[in-house]
Amino acid sequence: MADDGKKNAQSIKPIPEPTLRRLPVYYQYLKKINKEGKIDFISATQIGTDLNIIPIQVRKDLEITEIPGRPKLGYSVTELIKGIEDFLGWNNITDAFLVGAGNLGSALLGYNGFREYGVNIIAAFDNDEKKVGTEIAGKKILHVDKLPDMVKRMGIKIGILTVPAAYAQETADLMADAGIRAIWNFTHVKISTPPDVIIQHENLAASLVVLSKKLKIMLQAEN
Amino acid sequence: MADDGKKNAQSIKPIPEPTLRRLPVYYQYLKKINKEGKIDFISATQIGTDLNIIPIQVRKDLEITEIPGRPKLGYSVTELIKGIEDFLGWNNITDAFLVGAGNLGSALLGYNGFREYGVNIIAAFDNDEKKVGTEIAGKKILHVDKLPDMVKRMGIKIGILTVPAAYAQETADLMADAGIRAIWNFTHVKISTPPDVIIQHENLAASLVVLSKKLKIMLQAEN
DNA sequence: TAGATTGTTAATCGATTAACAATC
DNA sequence: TAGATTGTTAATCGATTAACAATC
Repeated sequence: MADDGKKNAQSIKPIPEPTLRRLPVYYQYLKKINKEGKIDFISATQIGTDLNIIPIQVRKDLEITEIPGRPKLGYSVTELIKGIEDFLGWNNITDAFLVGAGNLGSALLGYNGFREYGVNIIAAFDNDEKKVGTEIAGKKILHVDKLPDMVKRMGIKIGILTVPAAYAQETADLMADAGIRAIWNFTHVKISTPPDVIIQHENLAASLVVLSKKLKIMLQAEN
Repeated sequence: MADDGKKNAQSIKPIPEPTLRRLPVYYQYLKKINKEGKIDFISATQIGTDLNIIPIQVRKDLEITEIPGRPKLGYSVTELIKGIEDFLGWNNITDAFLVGAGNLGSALLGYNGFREYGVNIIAAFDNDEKKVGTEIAGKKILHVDKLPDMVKRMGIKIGILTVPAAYAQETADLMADAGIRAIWNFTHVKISTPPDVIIQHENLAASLVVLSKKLKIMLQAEN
């Protein structure tokens, strides 16, 4: 939300977050098109029709990748895939640690989809001795005491926080102290971090509120 | 995204979705204040400081509840809590069914937080005979074949979709045919529904993309 | 060639932020 | 009373959408 005003000489123009969120959607779509192998070039109109996004927005979004389209023809599917990968920096997979191997943590560990999006969860941590030493979705569960050393040794920068609410802040502190620079927070606790640590709160309850309110409005409009 | 132009005489002004998403955050915060029992009135300034939101935005958000604040004093904590509950329609809990009792489904079943936000998952469905008949977080797992009857009999309107991608569309169809009017889609498949069924896609991969891109920008700015 | 589609500049729309008089 | 804080109207900002000349 708050732009902390840090200079970034590289990227002159800020990237709209909505665009950023749509990019993976295009990416997945294009990968599917590519796999089918029938189409080499695709127009913004076609993408828009299939994805339910107006064509001009598709073009504006794709513009950010700097992949040029060709009038009448459209965009090269493979170029576009490559372009999105480059733009998002997926050429170098980013490794992540997950802390809290409960149900949600296990679900995320099992969600192979992330790898396709440039992030690879390479291990999980928990303080439950019964879990330590086991594997979930092929990923080792280690004791949380080992986290700091591992983070430093492996230079891990992304941490996924799926511990019980009561441990959220202390776990985040542990992560930040160890050198984690981006925390994806799934707990419903507001976490404080030093300014050089990005924290992103995944608020599932908020999504649910939006949905149920929309439903209520729709039902009200009907009666 | 698309406003389907359906008339709703009631609510004259559209509700900004960002405001809607922040409301649960205020709510949770206020509940905590209230439980501590030390403060009866709270100012937008104070809320803003604690929640890292600028005061004017707090006031604008709270305005929608139509709870008046008092100059110098601030807002009544209890009035505000009640106001948010009323506005979001939490006076009448909305029941929901969940389909797909895998890891993610189990995590959501175990996440008591939703109840606090006016939604109560009352049962889960799966097609795995090994799961059918068991309980997760105190909720019965039923065979998915029973879904249509149950939806009709109980008048359930909200469905949570946590099945494997391959079953996503057919499960959504089953839900919609049965009378579900709002589907919270956790799969990474784009679901088509009739126009009178709201579909909300929870795109976890998109969130992760945003986070990892922010991280990359920050790290780049440093070197 | 004709016309579908891009790239780019401008207009619109809506959310955020600012300003300030009213007020407890 | 003095001043912190609200409520409301206006300004700003940024994303979305429109318009249209350029072009393969």
